[in-house]
Amino acid sequence: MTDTQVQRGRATEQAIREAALSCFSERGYHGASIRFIADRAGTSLSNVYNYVASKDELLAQLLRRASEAQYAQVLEALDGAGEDPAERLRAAVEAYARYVIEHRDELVLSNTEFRYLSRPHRTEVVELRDRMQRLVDDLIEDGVRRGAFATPYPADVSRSLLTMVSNITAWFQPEGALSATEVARRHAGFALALVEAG
Amino acid sequence: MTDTQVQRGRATEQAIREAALSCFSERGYHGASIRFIADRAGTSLSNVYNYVASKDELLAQLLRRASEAQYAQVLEALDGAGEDPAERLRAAVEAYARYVIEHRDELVLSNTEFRYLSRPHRTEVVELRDRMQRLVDDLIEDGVRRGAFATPYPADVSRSLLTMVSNITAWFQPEGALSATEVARRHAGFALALVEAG
Amino acid sequence: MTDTQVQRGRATEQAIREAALSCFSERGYHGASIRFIADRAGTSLSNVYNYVASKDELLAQLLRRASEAQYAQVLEALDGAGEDPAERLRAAVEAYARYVIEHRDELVLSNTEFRYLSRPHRTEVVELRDRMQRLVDDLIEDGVRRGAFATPYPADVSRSLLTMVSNITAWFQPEGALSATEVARRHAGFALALVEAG
Amino acid sequence: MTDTQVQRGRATEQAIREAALSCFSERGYHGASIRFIADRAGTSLSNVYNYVASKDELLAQLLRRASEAQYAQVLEALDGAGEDPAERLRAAVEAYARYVIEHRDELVLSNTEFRYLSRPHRTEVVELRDRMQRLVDDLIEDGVRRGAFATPYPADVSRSLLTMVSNITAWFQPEGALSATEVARRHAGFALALVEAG
DNA sequence: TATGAATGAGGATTCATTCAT
DNA sequence: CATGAATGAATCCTCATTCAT
Repeated sequence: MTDTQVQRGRATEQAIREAALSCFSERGYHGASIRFIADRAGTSLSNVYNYVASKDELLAQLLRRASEAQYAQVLEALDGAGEDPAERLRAAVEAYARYVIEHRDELVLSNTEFRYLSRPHRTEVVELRDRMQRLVDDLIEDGVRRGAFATPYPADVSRSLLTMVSNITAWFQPEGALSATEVARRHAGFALALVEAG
Repeated sequence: MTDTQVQRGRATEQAIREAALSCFSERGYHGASIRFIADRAGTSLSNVYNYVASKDELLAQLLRRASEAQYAQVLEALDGAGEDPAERLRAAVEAYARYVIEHRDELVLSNTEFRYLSRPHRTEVVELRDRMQRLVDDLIEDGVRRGAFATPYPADVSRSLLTMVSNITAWFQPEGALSATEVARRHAGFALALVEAG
Repeated sequence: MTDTQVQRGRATEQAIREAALSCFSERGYHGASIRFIADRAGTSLSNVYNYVASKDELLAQLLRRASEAQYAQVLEALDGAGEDPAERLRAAVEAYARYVIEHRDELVLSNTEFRYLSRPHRTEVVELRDRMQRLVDDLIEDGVRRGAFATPYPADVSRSLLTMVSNITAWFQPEGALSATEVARRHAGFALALVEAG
Repeated sequence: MTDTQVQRGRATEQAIREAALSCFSERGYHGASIRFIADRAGTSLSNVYNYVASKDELLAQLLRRASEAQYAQVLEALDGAGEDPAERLRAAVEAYARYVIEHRDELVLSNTEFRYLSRPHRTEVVELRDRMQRLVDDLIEDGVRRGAFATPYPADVSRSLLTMVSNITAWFQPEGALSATEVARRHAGFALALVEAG
């Protein structure tokens, strides 16, 4: 019953998820207690368990969603990019870099907390990640095949590239000298350098 | 206190430090209890406190030592490198990459657990890291000044480079297809690509 | 409030009571949560409280009903039994044994969970039990008075008898070698042996 | 080190076990919290876990010990009994009844809490119980074979007998009219009646 | 040097119960 | 009649740490 009740529930759920994201990011999975998350979400400790099966499950959900959003973002960027391999790689890297910068907490989780997932959830999230890695692999291999990229190590470049971009979170300061756009642009440049584009 | 007692103490201390390193790396700072570390070190829980002031202090020590060893390794490699900027950069990156690969646990700590340090220890370790970053900064700026490197963004390249190499830990498999040497060599190549060497 | 609503309510109430009975029997009073009972009853947790004042009250109701049904069953059997003391005792024991076997969960509750009742409910249920005990006491004393039973300890026999029969629940297996009827018959025989019938 | 320290530990362990026994008996396994047990044992909640792996393990230990002690008691009584089947049965029942009366809490546990054991522990305790049951089975079968007992249902009598005696805990009052010795004697008499001794 | 005993705070999770709708 | 949201107290258990010996 009661539409407003349901809405309230949705709001609480959202608040919990957001609180969990920021808490896990700030203090790490083990360092962030459910009580702390509940406090930040503005609800009681026990009410959290009306929305979340377990702490592990909570982390898994956040990571699943994060991986999917990252992938979607890059895919969308590629949609609007032309045929040229360099152009496509640039578009993908810029999109990903921007996503990384705009979703700092999500990426801190993806980069550092993912290993605390329990076995079944871990393999699931690993698969989602692999999908993204393969996307970039394909981009680079395609460029190599067409003669646009000269790198002899497309797979290694692909991996290093993704690592490098996801770790922008480790140092980027929103109030720093570089804007998100500029950082993205430069990393796209690094990508082209790494693949030894024309 | 006899001599053998002292020796035994040294061995215990070493065992504790090694156990802590691997435990923190495997399960994270908050996920690894002192009891677990003691077990792995083959000593009693309370004996750990004869060698370590606190868990926080233990992490700090490990991170300090790790940072210093990394720096020393690179410095030594540069000692034997000539004058040529490209040669020097290559030497530094290869040395660092090899260190990263050979000291996996240390780097997992440096990359992911360092944020759990308490304030005073954190600033100290940050300084040690900065020293390393500056070393690479200088290497690249020097190359640029001498016309050996063409990158317009030496500082960004330097940072990305270090990130990329330290994160080799995230995917490198000792039993994988690539040897440590080969990985180091390729990353040196990536470095030269990034700085747009001659 | 329509008629069908009322019917629905009755069905829910019944479902809750049955679910509670089986849950308490399986997992014990403290081991069975209201949520678990609600789930098994196919309703929501909060709806349980539309039918039940508290968990304690729920247990009390179940135990009250169980005691009354047991008593009624034995009384009814005695109604159809003749005058002969041995015959009457046999009828009572067989009826009770059959009831025990056919209402396993009820008897597990009576035997083991009754002590978790809060004070006021406990005394009430104790009184109901005593009524049953007195019924058997009377049966035996009557037999002794009439010279049909020779036991010098009618009260002790009575108590042991009831204990023995109620605890059939502890071992009886519906799919086992012995049928309910046979078990009842044998226990009636044990009863006659205990009272030292003719 | 330190003999007195070890002694203190032993005392604590003993206190915990005794407290657990009485708490479980009074309030049931689920109704007795570890905190409550710790309080009664005069130690801290957390210290309990220096002596006990888990609540489940604690219950298992108590039940194991109880089963073994019961068995030993009966065995010892049989040692001093002669050859005569009736004499032997009487000795066994009296010994067991006395044990039951003198170890009320243990038997409450055996009778009612044993079902809360986790699977592996349960099967283990069941085996110990079965040993006792078989002991009595043998006693009765032997009597039947030798023509001392006339019961046509030795196995059923054996089971009912044990049930009856273990459930003395359910009603026996130390300050009541009957002494332990008298209760034991009467139950031995019931046993002989049940087996239809000469 | 080394250890077992001990503890208070806090971990994740579940509880019975209430309330607004 | 029925439900989802909410809560405070309690659950078992682990934590980092101290202390006496």
